[in-house]
Amino acid sequence: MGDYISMLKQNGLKTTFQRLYIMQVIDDYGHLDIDEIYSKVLLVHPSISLATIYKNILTLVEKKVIKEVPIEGKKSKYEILKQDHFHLICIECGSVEDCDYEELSGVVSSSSRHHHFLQKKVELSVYGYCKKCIDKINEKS
Amino acid sequence: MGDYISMLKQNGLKTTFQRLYIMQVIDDYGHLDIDEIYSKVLLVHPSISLATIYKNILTLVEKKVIKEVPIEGKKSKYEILKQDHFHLICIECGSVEDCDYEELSGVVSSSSRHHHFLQKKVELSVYGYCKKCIDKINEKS
DNA sequence: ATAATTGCAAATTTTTTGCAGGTTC
DNA sequence: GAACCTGCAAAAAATTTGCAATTAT
Repeated sequence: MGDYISMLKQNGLKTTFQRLYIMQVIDDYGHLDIDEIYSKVLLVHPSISLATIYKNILTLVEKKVIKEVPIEGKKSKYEILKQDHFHLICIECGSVEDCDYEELSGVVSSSSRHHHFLQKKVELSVYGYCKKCIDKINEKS
Repeated sequence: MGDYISMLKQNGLKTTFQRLYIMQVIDDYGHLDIDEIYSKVLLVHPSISLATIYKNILTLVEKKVIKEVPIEGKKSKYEILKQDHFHLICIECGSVEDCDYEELSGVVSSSSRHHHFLQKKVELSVYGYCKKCIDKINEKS
């Protein structure tokens, strides 16, 4: 799938075995939390430290190579940054599935159905700048 | 706004001053994280302990009196459970605004504009049960 | 009177930090 | 060789727990 090495180069990040594998397992599994990433990388690199996972996740999120997916009542998961989509999050097992949103309209519930997913609740968050902050930023310039 | 006392009664929870004020400040401010709740309740009840805040938040979320709003890169905030809506989350100051979603369709971006909110990213999560878990649950019965 | 709740302190868990040694470019 | 990165251990931050005293019903 991803050419991890050039993704890293583009962001001025060095290509280490650890970092590559972190990206690898996130990409392979789609959505993993810190502990899951740690235990999976541990298998191929038994000496990796949890601190290294934390540090890398931080950098990779900053550089927008990966993306945090916050989840109610659980630890955030991380995914490789990809084209816009939404998430089907299982309340039971915590699994996360991706879903395209061509239209975002009625699509949502029919999409859930199409994925054999029993939809209980829809959560929508729009991230951006509120009026107050826009004004404050404009004042400075 | 809310008749906190009957909301608690309905859920078999006792009406303590601490609990009432926790609900009060969440309702007043709309969306607060644990520390914000703590410091605000502290003003009216200087002896309250942080552990009490944690315990109450847990119970109130369980009983669906309040709701967790997880936020990328920050601590979750909590809001009084209310009719479905979505959130305008400021990347700059972290403020959260509510927004109705009559249609959920094209509405989103025009709603943002209407709130003078500079929309950068839309995050949609559907919570429910994945196929695997539905099957597993069905097997049991 | 009973059961739930509080507040404290301690325990646990999660995340961050500093730094010496090693690696990548 | 310079800057970056890792792994360790320690520190800091966040959350949970146990328990005795108190409070709500």
